[in-house]
Amino acid sequence: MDTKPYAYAEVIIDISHEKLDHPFTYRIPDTLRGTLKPGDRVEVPFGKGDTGRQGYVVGLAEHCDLPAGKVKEITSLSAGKTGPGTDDGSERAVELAAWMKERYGSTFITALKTVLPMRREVRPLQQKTLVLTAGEEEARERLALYRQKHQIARARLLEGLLEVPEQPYALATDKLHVTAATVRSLENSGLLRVEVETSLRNPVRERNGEADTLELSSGQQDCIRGVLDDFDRKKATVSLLHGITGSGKTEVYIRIAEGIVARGRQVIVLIPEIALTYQTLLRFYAHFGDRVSVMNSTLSAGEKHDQFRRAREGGIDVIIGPRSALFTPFPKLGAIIMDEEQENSYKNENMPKYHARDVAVRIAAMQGAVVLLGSATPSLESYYLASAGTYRLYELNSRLTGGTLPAAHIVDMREELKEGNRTMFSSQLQSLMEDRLSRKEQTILFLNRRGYAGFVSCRACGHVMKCPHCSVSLSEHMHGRLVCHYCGYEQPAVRVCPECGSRYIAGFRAGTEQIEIQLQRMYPQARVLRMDADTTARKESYEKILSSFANEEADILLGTQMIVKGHDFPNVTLVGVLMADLSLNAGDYRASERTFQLLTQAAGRAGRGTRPGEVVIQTYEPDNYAVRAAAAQDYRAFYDEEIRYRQLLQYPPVCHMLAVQIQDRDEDTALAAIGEVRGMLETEDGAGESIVIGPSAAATSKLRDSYRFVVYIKNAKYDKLVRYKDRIEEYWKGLTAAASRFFDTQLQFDFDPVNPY
DNA sequence: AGCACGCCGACT
DNA sequence: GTCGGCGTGCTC
Repeated sequence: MDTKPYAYAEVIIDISHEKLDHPFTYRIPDTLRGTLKPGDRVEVPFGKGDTGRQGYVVGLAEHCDLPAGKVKEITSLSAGKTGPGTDDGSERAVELAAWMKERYGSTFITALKTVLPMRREVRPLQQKTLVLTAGEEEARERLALYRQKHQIARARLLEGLLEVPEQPYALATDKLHVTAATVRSLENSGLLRVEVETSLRNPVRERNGEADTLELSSGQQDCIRGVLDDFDRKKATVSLLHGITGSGKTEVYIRIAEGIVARGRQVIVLIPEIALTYQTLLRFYAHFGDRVSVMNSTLSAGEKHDQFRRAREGGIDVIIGPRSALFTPFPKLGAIIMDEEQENSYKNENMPKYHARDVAVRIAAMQGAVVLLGSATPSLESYYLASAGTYRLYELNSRLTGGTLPAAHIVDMREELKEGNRTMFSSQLQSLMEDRLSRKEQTILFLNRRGYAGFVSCRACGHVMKCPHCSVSLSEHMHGRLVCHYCGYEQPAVRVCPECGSRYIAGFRAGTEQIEIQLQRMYPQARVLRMDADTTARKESYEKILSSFANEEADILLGTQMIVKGHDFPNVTLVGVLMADLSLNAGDYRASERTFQLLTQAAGRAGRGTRPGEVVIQTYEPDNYAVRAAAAQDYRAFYDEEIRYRQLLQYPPVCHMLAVQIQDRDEDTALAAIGEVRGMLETEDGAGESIVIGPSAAATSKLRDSYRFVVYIKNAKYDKLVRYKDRIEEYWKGLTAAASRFFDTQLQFDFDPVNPY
């Protein structure tokens, strides 16, 4: 490199705290001059005692404006990196992190950590826990003593530990607002213990498969040729592949990946969280052998690091994995392929709340790579951009196997009730199920309970049993206990309504367990497999259940969302959708889209083999356009209707939306804080160039004893929303500095939120 | 996050 | 007066 040897480095200290979220200038020692570059991890002296701290270099400078006496020198370059001068992609990573910080409103250090995921190898993941060691009696005595001596911080901590004797260090110091000094003093008095847990690494299994040679349809060929052409013309382009289930999208992915690898570049294949099927995996192994690597979600940090190292050193050409695989440091990335691009799991729900789709487009642009988004039911966002010509659009409209689309029947459950049918199964579904049982063909029953979970309500007064901490409905479990699915709160079943005393209180909607019991009663000879969050809690059981169903060890597979995702069961000729419209009532603008996607996917499970399939959709809203379009497997019809609605009400993708969220343990404080934000927007946005909604209580308004309120801002220009974020952040800084009542209050941003608040 | 410093109440 | 703890500010 012919650059001048920089004398100073801008360093972000590895401490996750807003107050420290800006670069600090350090002198570069002679030994590192000329070799140090952005993305490098360094050790620096920091603070009064010059304690050694880890930091990341984010920039270099020849001069610095600070008084010379203030600037300290970098101690050393931290281990675990490639040799000097090597391009390991960290420089690009820093650029990307800066972009993410700005675009999603996180701190620089958290953005850096999501983008440079290589840190934990040296220092294993440590989690500090506070444990109360003193007995109840002793602790109470001490508490009284502290109170008497007006040592309020110690009293607060001890009181907290008496409530919950074991809690995470960070939680205690944050929420109880005590300093490390206070913790240490209680530790020294023998009241508590600080425990440090270390997590261990576990190995991964090897898998192998066989190659399959297939004839390509013309639609497939168009897409493959188109995407590779774009790549060759060095145009970073985004393409959307809209292909119905069974139209051979995976084959397109593989061929494009092959083409890119043949051109000496690497490929990232993104898949939704758990959706990587065994079959798909085998096909990739068949084509790429040990040049492909799979990032399992159960992989430990160390194992992920090993994979990234292999990628960086050119040991692999293709990586398959979830969201985080996006940050694989390939030396020459050529393509990012994103399967099931409409999936919600592509949106990170933690601090840089990024959407993998947007980040993929950004990364590709930075590296001259192409992006291919694939889906049977594209997100409104992507199809909108494809229609506008921003993305290229490829469509696959026929099934490869030549199989016909399943015949769909919509059943109005209100009519069933009128006719005296009080079961979960319409008479049509029952007769079809009996038919399949007699013909030894398989049935899938999909219980759509997204946004709902077997709640308990009183039929006399309408009272619904809710979690006292989270304000969400409690779910009734097999043994009759009521459980909160957010925080795990549990209580025994109630016999009379706590509101009106009526005895007519019971689980109103059946969960999968109840349906399984009903099924067994109706068809004692049928072998039923149930799959839901409970039965798949154990590691391997998810795949076990699916493969035993594929092996025809059961007649009926009953389950929630997870059974409709991308599995091939050739012997399934009937799909029943129970309560198709439950997800329509989720209370956010994406409810219809989610319903359409779920129903379409469910319907797509029928008739994947040679025999034609049938679908029964049971609903209370038979005329809803999402239900109708799904039954007809007509994406375009749904899109046209839905985009009109988005246009009318100014929802994404027609415009962008920023959720500003406030959280506090005290409801009044949270309300006051969100009021401040709202008021500030009022004065700032006097011209009314944006639409401001709220404040409102979040859908789960009370989560883990914290109250949450939201204000939404809508504007067609994303950049405008970023400006709002910056202004609110600045205003908030001033507010928290002046009014200490908000010291515990959390402020968070979420751009184009995916999950309802 | 961790450390020093200044302020304030409690007590010899 | 001093002692000791709490809250606040600063860290290149």
